[in-house]
Amino acid sequence: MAFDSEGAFRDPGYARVTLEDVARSAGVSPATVSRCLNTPSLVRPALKAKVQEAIERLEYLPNGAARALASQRSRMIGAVFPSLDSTLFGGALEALQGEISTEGYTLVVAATSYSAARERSHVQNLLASGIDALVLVGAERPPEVYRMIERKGIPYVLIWIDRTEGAHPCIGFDNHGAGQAVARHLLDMGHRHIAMVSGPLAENDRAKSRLAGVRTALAERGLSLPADHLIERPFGVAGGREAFRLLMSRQPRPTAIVCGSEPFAYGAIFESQAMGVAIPGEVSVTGFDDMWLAAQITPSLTTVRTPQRQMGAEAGRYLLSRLSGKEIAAGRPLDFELVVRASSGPPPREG
Amino acid sequence: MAFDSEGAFRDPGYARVTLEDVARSAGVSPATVSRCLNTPSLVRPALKAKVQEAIERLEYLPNGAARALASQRSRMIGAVFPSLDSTLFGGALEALQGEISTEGYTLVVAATSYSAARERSHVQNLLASGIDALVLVGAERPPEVYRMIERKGIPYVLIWIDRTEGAHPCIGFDNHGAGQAVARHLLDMGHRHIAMVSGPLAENDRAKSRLAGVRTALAERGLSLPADHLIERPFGVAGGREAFRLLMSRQPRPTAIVCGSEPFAYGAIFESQAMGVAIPGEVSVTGFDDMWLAAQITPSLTTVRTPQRQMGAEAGRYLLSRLSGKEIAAGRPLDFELVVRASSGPPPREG
DNA sequence: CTGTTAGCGCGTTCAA
DNA sequence: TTGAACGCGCTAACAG
Repeated sequence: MAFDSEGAFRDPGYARVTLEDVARSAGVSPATVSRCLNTPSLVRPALKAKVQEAIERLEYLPNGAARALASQRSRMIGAVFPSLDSTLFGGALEALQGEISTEGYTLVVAATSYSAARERSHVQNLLASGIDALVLVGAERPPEVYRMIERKGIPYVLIWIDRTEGAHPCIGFDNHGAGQAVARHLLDMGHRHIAMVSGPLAENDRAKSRLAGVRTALAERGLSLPADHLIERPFGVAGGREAFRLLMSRQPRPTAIVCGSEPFAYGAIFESQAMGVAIPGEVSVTGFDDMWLAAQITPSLTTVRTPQRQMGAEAGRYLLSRLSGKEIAAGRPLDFELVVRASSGPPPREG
Repeated sequence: MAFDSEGAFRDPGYARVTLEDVARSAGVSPATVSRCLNTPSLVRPALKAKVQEAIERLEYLPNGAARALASQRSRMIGAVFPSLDSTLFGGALEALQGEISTEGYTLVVAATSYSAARERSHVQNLLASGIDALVLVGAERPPEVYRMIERKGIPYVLIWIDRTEGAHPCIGFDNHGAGQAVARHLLDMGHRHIAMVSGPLAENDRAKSRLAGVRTALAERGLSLPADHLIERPFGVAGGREAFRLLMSRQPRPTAIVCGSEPFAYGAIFESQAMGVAIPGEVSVTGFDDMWLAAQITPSLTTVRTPQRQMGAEAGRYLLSRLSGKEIAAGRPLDFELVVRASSGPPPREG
């Protein structure tokens, strides 16, 4: 291994092959090699072959930093997600990476753990790393973050939402409408005492929109969400269990629980089994996202299917288009779908 | 927006602030600004303050490509995982990213979907992108991939395994031992007809080791794994359901099923409910990884807890050490833990 | 402790 | 269609 004077690991530089080496070895100029790499159509086939041969023989690998510096494009796209440790964003992440890698782009990621401060610092780091484009989740963040991005002048897109006040490009679905749809479904079955379990609302516009959607649906029927029927918990099964237990002790006891994130619903179902509360006999429960477990769990979960992978893929496509100069419209909101399964039913008959 | 002659998106360059601008504005030389960024201890506080002020006033953001080119280090670490869409690798990914970001490193990721060819091409791309270090999962891959990495001369580490034939540095647990431990647990309870559900074995040394571990445990008791008691399926719940159904029709019918990946076990449990087969009364089922559902599902799942996040975090720490010149040993294998829950019990009494 | 000087490896003019 | 020359923005010697 090679270390410099301070002991830091350093490429020995042995056998470091540059574009010049390739050029010399192929008997052409560096410019020609560069063209073979970037605009092969401008090079005569005979030369191209010789260059290709030299590249392979020398096992030449372009130097990304040098390319980026000279061309002002790094071929990297950044993404900052609330979490990487979840099937939720995992699908979108994978779809995004798959999409951009087809054009030779590389994905740089960071996770915020739902902290705006951490998001800010990651965005700054990524911008400094030289990313050509950026994907963020949701719209709610300090304006300075948007300023940094716009100052850099790179295209970006917000996912998981369908519109913003500031007219930022976004690719996602209507969270408000989805919350509304679930609540309407319950109302239509006769529920009048509906509760909601939400993730932390601060700095999370998706969670806020879903809650607002539920409230809108209730208001349509002249109902409202009592303060003690809204439980805010950190995302996860544990929060769902707790919330379920709490809600079952409320007066009046809710006959339906809308979960703003699917693990809450799983937690509610598990806790109901522990408590001996029948779902949907005594209380209905709905989820949000339609993760793989929703269809398998007993009772199977009524939920909203959200276009997770699609958001990742379309965000990738959108940014690739922008990067190649197409002034593509960010498009209509993506569809969500109410999936009615066994966990929701009519409320129990009074008394 | 700004486009160049070919229509490709391009930074307008308006207001692009360079280190030189900062230097001029602060009345110092570029070198001093550079030192403030990289080795602040070498700069007199008075100057440091002036430079800092200029940086903030101009909203200067360093240019990663230029830094990387001049310093030969990109401050990026690459990771190639089989999948990003799973809690399995998600935890490790997040831990890895969190760890390296504390030192200002950025994480570049790619997913292979368990394809060796795709892994090769991603590794090549990442190497060309200029990553300073690399994380890969498992050891089994064409030698040329290792050659590319070694040619680049960057540190790397293999995770999810505890040793390799080729003496590559790795951070993980003993898959063979874990498979063996689960099988022994079942054997100790009296099972003699044990089956296994495995993910695709080709190009997956973790899966192979687990299977080998199970075989070793069986051999210790003079038993073996009949060919029709080994079911290979793509990872996922669906595979587990199928495998369970198949195995229940085998003669002799197995009294215990070792699942090499946890979703198989969930699938088996769901299918058992659909088929009316009692777990563990008629057949025991074990998982692998101890994901969050394992403790919640009914019956709760006997499984092996694997150090997923720890592998990500330790891989990050290991690489950071290497990058800062410490010749750290990759260390002992990490611990796994057999977690016995309700899904395993003694075999049913014969006839 | 600070400034001066040379590149890092490549893309991209421009002229041939 | 190809080559020569320049510079992208920064770090790392070296000298002071």
